[in-house]
Amino acid sequence: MTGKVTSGDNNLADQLMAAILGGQYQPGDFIPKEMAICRDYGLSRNQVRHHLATLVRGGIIERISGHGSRVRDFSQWQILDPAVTDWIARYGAPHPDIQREVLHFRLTVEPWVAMMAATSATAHDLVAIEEAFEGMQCCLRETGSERYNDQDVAFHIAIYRATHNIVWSQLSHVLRPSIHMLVVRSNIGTHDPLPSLDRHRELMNAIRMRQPEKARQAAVTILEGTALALGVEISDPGDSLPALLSK
Amino acid sequence: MTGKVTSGDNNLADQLMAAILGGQYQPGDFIPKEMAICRDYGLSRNQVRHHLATLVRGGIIERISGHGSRVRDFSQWQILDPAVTDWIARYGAPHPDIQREVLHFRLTVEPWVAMMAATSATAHDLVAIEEAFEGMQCCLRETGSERYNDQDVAFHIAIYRATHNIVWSQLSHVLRPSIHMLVVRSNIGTHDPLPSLDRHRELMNAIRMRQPEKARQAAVTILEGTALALGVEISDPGDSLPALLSK
DNA sequence: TACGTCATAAATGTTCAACATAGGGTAAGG
DNA sequence: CCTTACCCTATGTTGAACATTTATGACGTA
Repeated sequence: MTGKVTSGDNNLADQLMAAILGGQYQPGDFIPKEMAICRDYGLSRNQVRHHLATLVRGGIIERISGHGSRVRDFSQWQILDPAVTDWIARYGAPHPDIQREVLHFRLTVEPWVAMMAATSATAHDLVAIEEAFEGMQCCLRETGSERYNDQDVAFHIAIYRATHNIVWSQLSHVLRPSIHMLVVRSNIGTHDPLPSLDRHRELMNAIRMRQPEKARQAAVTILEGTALALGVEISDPGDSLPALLSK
Repeated sequence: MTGKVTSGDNNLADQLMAAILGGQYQPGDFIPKEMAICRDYGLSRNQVRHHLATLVRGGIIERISGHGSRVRDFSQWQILDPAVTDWIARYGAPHPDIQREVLHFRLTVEPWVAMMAATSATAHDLVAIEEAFEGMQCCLRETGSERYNDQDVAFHIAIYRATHNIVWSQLSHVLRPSIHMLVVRSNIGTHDPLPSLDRHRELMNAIRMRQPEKARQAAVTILEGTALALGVEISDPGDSLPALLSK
């Protein structure tokens, strides 16, 4: 119901992407030619071309007529394309770079998202948030399990949607895989899940009580916890929200 | 050099999109069947199917096997897909809704982008920003012209890129068409361009001088001017940044 | 008359084979 | 050594045939 982005996981595009993210083909390299892929995967040329077109649309590869398909530089990848983000999250040798940048982005942005949610959330939104929270609480013993992580992600996404702004809602789709990645990795590095759960509860309550300032603070605390669990240092202290807001 | 998103403007996908945004086909309606399009546009079925696949990837239409292609609801459109945003900006009967939401998003976000730019901008970034500003100044007499607007857009995009964060930079690609739309429409409603230019200069200087707080303030002022020129009222004053920051 | 089943038509999905075009590499010639 | 012309390879395009899904209408039975 949350609406998976691509759902499929065995298509050619996915496998090629896994190979690319696995370093088998690096930017500048050429991936196998159409006919070779047809042979290796037992697909018709049309299918192959269709999947390659998908990669082209994501900015992953460029096709050079009469020559081949070259992997493009990371900077060319359309990482706001839900499909691309999904690939990166699933198969990503997640570039520590990308990981840090996404976290940095969330650090800047989510406190405001939390504030907006606190002012705009409807009863319907609150139900979604609470369901996710209770899902986390329920799977508490199995921390680190896929189910717990899914609920954690659902919690954050529900907050994005509660802003009732088109752009933020769509951004939540795009960020979902990245958030998932961060959640999984941060939950792995966490031994006691209780403090994290408490922080989430505080955020939920602040939104329910329509207390934007409290919600912002709670969001900052959660993200600081995430950064700590990941061992990620915020590059420039001047950028981080807590520093900015203490002025 | 700024890198157009799709560049092409006469392909089938564009024309269909123009028709959809023009209201000729509304959400829920079915667009013509493949064979009819082949006939009308003189294209091969493969070509038609390729273009339709593009629309599908943008969430614009859904194809129902054995039945036809239905226009999806606006909420399903992937407005963070550069191609989609580009279409909306070029052919858009820009839903006043979308316009307001994008402006709202920028109001929340750009002050922070300005701050980050003020702390992270390199000499190279400053050159880009200044070039755009001088471009605006140079075309001052022809306010409302395409050239003036382009420089205006380039100015804002350069600031996004100066954050040196992957996500923000990519967001600038996505927001470019939307910013363009807002710039054009707000410049139309403006008689004297000088105050706007002054506000832009102030932002540029703040970034150059590495004064984040001043940059934030300047960004807010610019956007307030835009909102005013568009006659857009910020929905919930509690959301707007100036209100939040005066606490 | 109402309802379920089956046949048919129409539209999309898939595959195959042939030809067109672009780009790079190579070899001949100056 | 440089230039030019040719050829080969891989991608781009087209057309037709076949498969699958969906809606519609005819038919028969209760």
